[in-house]
Amino acid sequence: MERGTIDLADVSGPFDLQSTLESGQTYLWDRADGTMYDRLGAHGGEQWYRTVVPPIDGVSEERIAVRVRQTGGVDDGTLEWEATAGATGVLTHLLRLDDDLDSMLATMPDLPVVERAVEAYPGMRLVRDPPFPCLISFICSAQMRVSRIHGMQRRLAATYGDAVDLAGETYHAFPRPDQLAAASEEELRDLSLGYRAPYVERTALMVAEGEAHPREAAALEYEPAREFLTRFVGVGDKVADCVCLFSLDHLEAVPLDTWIRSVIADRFPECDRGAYAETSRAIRDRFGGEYAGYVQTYVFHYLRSGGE
DNA sequence: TATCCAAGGTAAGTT
DNA sequence: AACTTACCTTGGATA
Repeated sequence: MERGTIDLADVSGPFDLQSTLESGQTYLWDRADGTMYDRLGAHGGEQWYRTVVPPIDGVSEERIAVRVRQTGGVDDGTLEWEATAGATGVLTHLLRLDDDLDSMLATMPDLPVVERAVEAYPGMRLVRDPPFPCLISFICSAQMRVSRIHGMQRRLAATYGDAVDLAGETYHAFPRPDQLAAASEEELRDLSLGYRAPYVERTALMVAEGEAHPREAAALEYEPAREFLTRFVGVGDKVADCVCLFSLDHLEAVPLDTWIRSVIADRFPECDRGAYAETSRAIRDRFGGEYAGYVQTYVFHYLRSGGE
C-alpha cells in the first residue's frame, strides 16, 4: 500500500471533497461509513471516500483502489489518500483538481440563484468519471432516485466486478464491458435495474464487441459528441449530456433533467424552446456558455439539497 | 396496513 | 417534428 497527501494550497482555487462526491454527479464512490446518498446533506465531515479506478489513458496504466479524505479547509486543507499504487495523478484527474476553479467562477453569470449556490458549496467541483462506468450509471439513472442509482452501481460492482484488497478491506471495481456484457437481462433485473436491464446489457455488448466506446466522444465537438453517445441503447439526449459533462470534458453541457427543467419553467421561461437541442442552447447561453455545466451542477445540488 | 405516486428518461408507435 | 404511452422498482406520502 502507498499513501500520500495533496496540499490544497497547491491547487488552483478551493476544493471540497464531500460536495464534489455527494452532489449527484457520480455514483462510483462509496463513503466508508455506508451513508453515501442515504440522507441528502448528511454532513459527516472528514469521512473516507473510496473507489476503484480503471486504467486511464495518459494517467495510469493499472487499476488502482484508493481511499481519500479531506482535513482542513477548502483553500488550505489537505487530501490524505491510501491506495494500491501512487494515486496523486488519478485523484487530480477524477476530482478535476487541474481546473482553475476561481477563473471559471469568474465567468459564471451574474444570477442570484447561481451566486447563492456557489456560496452554499464553496469548493465543489465537477468530477471526471471513467467513460464506461459513467455511461452505465447514467443509463441506470432514468426515472430513479439518486440513492437508488448509487445502490444499483454498488450491486453491479459487487456482482460482476473484480475484488481488490486495500488495507484489509475488499473493494469492488466497476465491471469492465466484457464482464457486464456476460450478464443476462434476467440477472440484471434481479439486481432491480427494472426496464433498464436490457439497456445496460445491450450497451455493454456494444462496447465489449468494439462497435463503439463512449470515450470516442471526447475527441468530438460538444454537440456531435452528444449525438454520438445516443447510439448506445438507453441513452437519449439527457443521459448523453451527463456523460459529456461528468466524464468527457464537455463543460458546456447542461443536462436537461427534471430539476433544471423546473428551474427553466420558474425562472427562465424564455429559454424553453420545446425541442431539447434548442432549449439546451438557450439555457447554456444563459448559464455563461463555456462552463455552463459547472453552473448547472451548482444549481442542481443547491436546489436538490433544499436551498430556496 | 393498504394504496398511490413519482423518481436526474428512453424507445417505439402514432398523428 | 411533435405528441403519447409503456416501462421495472420501491421509498415515502397519504388514506
